Amino acid sequence: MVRLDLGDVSLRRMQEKDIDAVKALIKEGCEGTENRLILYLLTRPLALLMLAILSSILRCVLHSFILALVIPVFIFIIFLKLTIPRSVGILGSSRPYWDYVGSSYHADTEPDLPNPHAGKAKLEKTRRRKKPKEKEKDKTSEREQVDEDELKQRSKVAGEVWVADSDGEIIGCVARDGWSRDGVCRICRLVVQSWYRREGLGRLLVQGLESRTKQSGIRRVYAHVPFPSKVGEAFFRRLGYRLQGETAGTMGEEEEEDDYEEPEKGWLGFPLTKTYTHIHLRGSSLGSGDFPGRRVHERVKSSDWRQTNTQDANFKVTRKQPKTAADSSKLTSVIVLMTQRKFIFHYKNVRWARGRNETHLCFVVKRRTGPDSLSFDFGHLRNRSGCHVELLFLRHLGALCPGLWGSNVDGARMCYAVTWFCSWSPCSKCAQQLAHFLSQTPNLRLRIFVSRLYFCDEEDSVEREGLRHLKRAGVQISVMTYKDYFYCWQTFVARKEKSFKAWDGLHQNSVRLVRKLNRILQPCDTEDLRDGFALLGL
DNA sequence: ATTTTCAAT
Ligand SMILES: [Zn+2]
Repeated sequence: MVRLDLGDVSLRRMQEKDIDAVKALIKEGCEGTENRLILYLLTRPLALLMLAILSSILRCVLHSFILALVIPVFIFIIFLKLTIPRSVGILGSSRPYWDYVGSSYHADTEPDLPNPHAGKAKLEKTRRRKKPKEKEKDKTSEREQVDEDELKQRSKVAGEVWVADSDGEIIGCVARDGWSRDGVCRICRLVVQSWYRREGLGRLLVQGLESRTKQSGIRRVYAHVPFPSKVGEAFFRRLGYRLQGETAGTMGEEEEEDDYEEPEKGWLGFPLTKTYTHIHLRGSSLGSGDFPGRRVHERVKSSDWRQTNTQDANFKVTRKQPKTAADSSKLTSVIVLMTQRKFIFHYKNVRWARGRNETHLCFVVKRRTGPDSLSFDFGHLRNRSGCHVELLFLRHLGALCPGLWGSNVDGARMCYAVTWFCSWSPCSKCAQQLAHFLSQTPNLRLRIFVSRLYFCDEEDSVEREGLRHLKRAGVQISVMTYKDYFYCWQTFVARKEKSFKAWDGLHQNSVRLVRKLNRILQPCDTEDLRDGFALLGL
């Protein structure tokens, strides 16, 4: 949680234009909670007993045992499906429906939440948002005044939604429920977009909102956590929240307050959320001061000196057949095209890549055969018998690149440029070996495109470090985008005149992966810069 | 109850 690029994130009120994005986010956050809840309710002893009784009663009427067993369960599930969304606010909010329009009313007038990770960029952002407000004003004046009044009323009870905005993409949200009592507020609907989880964004949102509420005199914050949600509970515990009733011992004299937040009535009177409490200490410093792990984050523009070789320089040159018989024999064993299904399955850049238990590597080896003649080798490989595909490729490379170590038969030193497209990014071990290999072959340039990042979810994973290691070794690592998939489809797939068709979310996932990779590699840039400064004696 | 990842059966 140290080297995050949270500095880029601005925490602001949801506005009307964000409503769709926030709804999508909430939907994502809700996914599964309802089913989990149903499963939970179904497996309560009381429910099981009732079901058993119902089944045995039905058994008297019905002939089929299975049917008698299944029907009550089925009915119960249907009943739950129908009643739960209506009786319970989702994700811990007090009402089933959220008034999005009401809660975005005049939201742009409110300043952003403090982001301790951000440097300066915030000021302009708050200013920039004045414009849409003006427009809105015009529009509303055209409409009837009644509308405006009604909205104002609605906004009073609607609550507030705060969103985390990273370069225009809404990647997280948290809401302050419209319900309130003096000195108490309630937060709910905390969702972080699944690509950005485990990066400290949830903490940022909650603590940002806390500090804001603290300024407005709130001394106690309740978090209603959907139940049962282990992650949510652990999360709020880490932020210093305690389950209702646990606070008594720790807070001592605070008890005069004697405030007790009723758990929601929930479904048929059963509480469906757990209530967590956080009490602001009196006289504690305001606002951003008390973020744990606070760090001033310098933004460093990544220098382009390494990326002088541009994308398609290689690809525009026409494809040449290998000259020698030996080469072609090697190639024919390799250049068997991938099937369409295989390519799509293994290269699909979905978030949860279940079942991709192998890794494919499509490569292009470019060699300079003369002052102005180039030749290319194409092929694809997959991992075999426990050997990672990258290492297999390295073994392969000796045959593809004669004179890689030292000089050729003619005495000419050969130069090679390798580009590969891999379905997974390299693991840390392969990264190390690759870096070592490259340190011994200075006439080889490597460019890696990956479709997905391998084990890079944990902040301190060795795979992340491995990628940085590779970058420091001079490898250009990028995430595959549409044009890369397109190129691979044209080059490595038995496409039978079928043109490449992008899957759902290709672009968006690619964008997210690019940003994720940038976040992973960014420390390299700062180190480079630091080295540069050190070299200059600064 | 969150999910996966160069498998292991
Ligand atoms: Zn590996």
